[in-house]
Amino acid sequence: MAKRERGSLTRSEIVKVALELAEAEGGEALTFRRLGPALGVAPTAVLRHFRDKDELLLAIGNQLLETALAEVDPAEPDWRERIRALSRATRRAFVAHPRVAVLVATRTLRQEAEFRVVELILGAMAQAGLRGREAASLYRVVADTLLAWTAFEATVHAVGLDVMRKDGLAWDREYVVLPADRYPRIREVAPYLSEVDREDQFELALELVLDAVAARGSAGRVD
Amino acid sequence: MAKRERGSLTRSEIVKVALELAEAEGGEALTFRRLGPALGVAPTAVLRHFRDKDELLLAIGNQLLETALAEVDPAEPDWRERIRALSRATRRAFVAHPRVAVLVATRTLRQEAEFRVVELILGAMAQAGLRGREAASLYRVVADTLLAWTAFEATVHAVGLDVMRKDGLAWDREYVVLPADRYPRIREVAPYLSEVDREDQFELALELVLDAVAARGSAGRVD
DNA sequence: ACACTGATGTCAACGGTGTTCACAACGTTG
DNA sequence: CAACGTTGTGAACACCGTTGACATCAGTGT
Repeated sequence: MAKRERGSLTRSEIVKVALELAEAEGGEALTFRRLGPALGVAPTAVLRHFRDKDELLLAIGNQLLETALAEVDPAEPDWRERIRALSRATRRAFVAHPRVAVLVATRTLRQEAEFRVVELILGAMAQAGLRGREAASLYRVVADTLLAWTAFEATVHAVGLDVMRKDGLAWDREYVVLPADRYPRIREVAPYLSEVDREDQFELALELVLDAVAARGSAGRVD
Repeated sequence: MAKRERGSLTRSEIVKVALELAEAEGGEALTFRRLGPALGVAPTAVLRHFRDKDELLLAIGNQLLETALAEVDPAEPDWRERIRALSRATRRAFVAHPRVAVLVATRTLRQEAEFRVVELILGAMAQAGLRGREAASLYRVVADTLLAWTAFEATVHAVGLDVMRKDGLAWDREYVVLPADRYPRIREVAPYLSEVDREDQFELALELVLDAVAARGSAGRVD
């Protein structure tokens, strides 16, 4: 990598390269000593822009959420559709970078993008007819469901890549070899387990929550 | 710590002490160099019982699931109640050890206890009237919802402990200080956000899924 | 009874990590 | 043009997981 002139190292470029690095070589490759050279710079130079590694990780997570948010049209009138769009975009962004997503997905970011997501969901709750305490309660069910599923899916993708490389066992296959006498149900259903479409499940789980929101919203509405 | 006689170091005791250590001093304190002395033994002695740290983590996760499973009565006739019991027990076990749960919750354990959980849920699906492909699909929605929420909650508890110690900011308070012009909804609902009961949300999200299972099950039932 | 063998614990070492600190080089500001 | 704060450098520190050589002990076969 060519050396770079002074002052040309920015937070956003660090985040970008860090994302590429982690994706190309695995989440465990995301280290200052490797990130520095990838930027054409000494390893510790990055620390001038991020206090510590944690701050870098949060920034990366923020970037992921940011790209997801960019895909959501805030002018979409249907609140359910807005939430769906947000959810799909978030899922897409995280699953596209599973190895870094897993480092970040279970963190509370407390940064710009996260607040915008919260605001967006709360707006939808309001439009659905929810106010005050109930809005807060249902918001959290929606947000946590989204976050939890996203984190989980990212993990599945990431360890799917890493673990399978590690011990050569295909994730889903393991269930097939279990003793049928102790795990009769697993044996029965095992062949179907591997063909379940994760995206469908994600959508299904989401719809269940949205149904609940809609039900509570219209029930409590005055108009 | 007193030295111990040869051969008295067992896998189960290592897991137990590791759990205590991680809980008492934080997940990052779970290192061989500290775990060894806590057991009255050289740091590397643990490696005679676990090939590497990953294997130790999986064993710890297995232990958590094991204690959760022990609380579930398999003779309970109502399948919904069985799933509820499993879910609550799992949540309890993980939230009771948040700092180690977060290390483990997003992993696929592929161990004894995990298989038993799968079997238990699949049994409930069957009793609900689901078969074959649909049973597999709904099983995964149930299992992933349980897992995702549990992992998420453990994380919230763990970073709640760690982050608050780190930068002294009360988790929920942050939302209150956001600029009201850009985040009007957050400002509006913020006071309620902190008083939402997480356990209620967990139960609510769970019930939504169980409703879906029941609906599909009875629809497809022959009797 | 004795040699052998495998299992278990110890210790030193290796290569890796995040982070700190003194220092050098540069741009900006007074 | 001098002073200063910012940014990149490189050595160093403490810690990590893991390995391999070594000692020690329990159990076994003869």
